[in-house]
Amino acid sequence: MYTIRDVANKSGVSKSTVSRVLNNHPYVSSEKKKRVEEAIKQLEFKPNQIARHFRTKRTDSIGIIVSFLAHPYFAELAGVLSEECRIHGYKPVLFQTFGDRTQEMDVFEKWKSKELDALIVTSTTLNQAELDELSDNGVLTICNEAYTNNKIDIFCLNEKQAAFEGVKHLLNKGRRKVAFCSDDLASPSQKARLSGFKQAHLQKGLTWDDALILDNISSVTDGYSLGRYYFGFSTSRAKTIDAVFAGSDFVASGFLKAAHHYGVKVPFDLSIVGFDNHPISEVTSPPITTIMNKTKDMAHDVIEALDMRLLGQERPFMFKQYTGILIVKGTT
Amino acid sequence: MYTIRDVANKSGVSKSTVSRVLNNHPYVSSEKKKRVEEAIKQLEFKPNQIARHFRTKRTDSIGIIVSFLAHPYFAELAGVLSEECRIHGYKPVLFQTFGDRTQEMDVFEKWKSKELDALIVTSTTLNQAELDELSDNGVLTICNEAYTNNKIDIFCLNEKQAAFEGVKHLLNKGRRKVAFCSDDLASPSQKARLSGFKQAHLQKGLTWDDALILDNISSVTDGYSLGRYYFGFSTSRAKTIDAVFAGSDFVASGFLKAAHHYGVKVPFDLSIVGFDNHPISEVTSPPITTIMNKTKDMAHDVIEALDMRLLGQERPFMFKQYTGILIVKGTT
DNA sequence: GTGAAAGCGCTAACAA
DNA sequence: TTGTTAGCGCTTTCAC
Repeated sequence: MYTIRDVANKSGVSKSTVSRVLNNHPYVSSEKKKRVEEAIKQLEFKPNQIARHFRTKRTDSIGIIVSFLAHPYFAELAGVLSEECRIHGYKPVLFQTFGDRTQEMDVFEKWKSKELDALIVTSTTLNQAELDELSDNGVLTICNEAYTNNKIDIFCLNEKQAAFEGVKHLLNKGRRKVAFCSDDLASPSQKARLSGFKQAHLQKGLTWDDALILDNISSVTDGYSLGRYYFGFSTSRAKTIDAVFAGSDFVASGFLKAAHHYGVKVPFDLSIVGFDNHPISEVTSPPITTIMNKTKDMAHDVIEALDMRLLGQERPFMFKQYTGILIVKGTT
Repeated sequence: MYTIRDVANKSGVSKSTVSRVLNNHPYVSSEKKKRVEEAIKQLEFKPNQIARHFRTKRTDSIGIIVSFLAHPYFAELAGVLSEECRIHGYKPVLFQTFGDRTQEMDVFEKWKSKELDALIVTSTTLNQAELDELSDNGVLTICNEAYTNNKIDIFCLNEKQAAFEGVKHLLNKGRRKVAFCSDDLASPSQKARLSGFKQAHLQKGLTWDDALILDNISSVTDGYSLGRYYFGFSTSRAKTIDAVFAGSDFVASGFLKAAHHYGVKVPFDLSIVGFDNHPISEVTSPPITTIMNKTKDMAHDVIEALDMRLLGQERPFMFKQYTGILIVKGTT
């Protein structure tokens, strides 16, 4: 491995000049520049990135916190974020926290100690105040959670509007007993969805049943169990719901399977709205009505904002929401 | 941010001693050790990792190359690998190549220049000889591709055996016109599957139709299009197949949907075997017979092997295969 | 426009 | 068992 010293020797200039060439500084005579570039090519010199990182106190690494990569929505999100990182020359470092606070804190430590230039949080166990406090430690972005902080850039789906559209659609179909599934009602995004759910009812002058607001439902299996709870054991219980706002296409498909299994006709006796427009929503029978999000746009904006901040640009903190789109298929 | 110098001053010892304490070196008197630890705690000193990386020429980062994170199998694999990285104290840096050679080469450059301590390749556009050549540049592991290199650690599913089991199962059900779907027949793993497909036929004294060996089929949509090709336009064409070995549960579910759509009864007129045991295979009707892989075991072994190599242990290169398990469900 | 020199924070010979 | 010293490879003043 050669160093700039070798390049300097070979081209008969000083290390400083080599460094200047490497960094496209102005004020290098085109003649020396040529000589240096020639030497670089001949030696196949590659600057030592770690030394650069050490010197410049940057690592070109961006941490991405997700709860579960096995969750298809987060896989997709991690995918588009990592791609945007690459485009901007950052290395995406992926951390799964599994919803565990200790693991999340470990990542924040790495970020605080500047092992990571910036951190993208797509899912967190921290509350607003805790994030507020952290925001002084460096460049931090929330992507996907509907916090309303004014010290952090935040990008997220307009969850409230999305849920509102989905539930309104169900109510328009004449449904009056809509179950609302959440994976974690403590999170701002799920709270926002719930508020959209309520608003859809209010707007129609309807009420909802708090007993149908369900928490900790996130997988195919959860959806199936829930369906079995309603349909599997008691005919009277089955009558307590006529629609489900499922929170994810996976939950929706689990629920749908249970409906099939216990002879509940979809969309005649029961309507289902999923979330995410995952391919799974295409291959069930019937296909699942769902809500499409805007991960690509979001990822693009997230990395651009980070990049600006890392480049030292002063700019007001952003709060940008994206509009989900209801895609009506066979379950409604 | 404090440095070891501050800690040294505060505790009245030299930087070296602080460094020794930090690195758990022997030969530090317990008295000084105590003083140093006290100072560290009081100052809330955190060693500068970048400086450490610079000095030790390690970054504690491991690159993971996947083709598409949106592909659920790779999402799962990336997930288990990243978790194992965390357990061993490495930062998992995720690179999606989208099957693009240039992008892949960029990652290899980062690895060669030691920005990444090690590299895990789960999907590659390189051939055996090219990987051979690269292997001298540092710690490299193939995870998921059935190369048979003796200069690289390789961990992969026994694809041949897995396909053999799946196809044998179809043949045992009396199927004689089995279509074989591959996403990329040029890859060693898909070649191995094909060879399992053939072996299953040979063992039963049967032949196969080369026209039913299909390439570039990887998504739900691909599976659906394929199904439409067979069932949608011509009744004679529909008779050319009676089973599909789909290569993934997503392809299988797309195919299944097409079968539904065109009135082909599964599993009566057509049998389907998927791959990966993804949750999607549970929620179709009928659920898809599939093959379960062993990503967790594999990821565990991969990182352990990397860790050993990075710790400088000399050991022969490994070639470890994992046995897939056929899970019979409703499509066969 | 260019070079000399300092130094980022840490580890590891080496000497004591 | 400890401290002194050198130096990893680079960027960035500063003086010319």
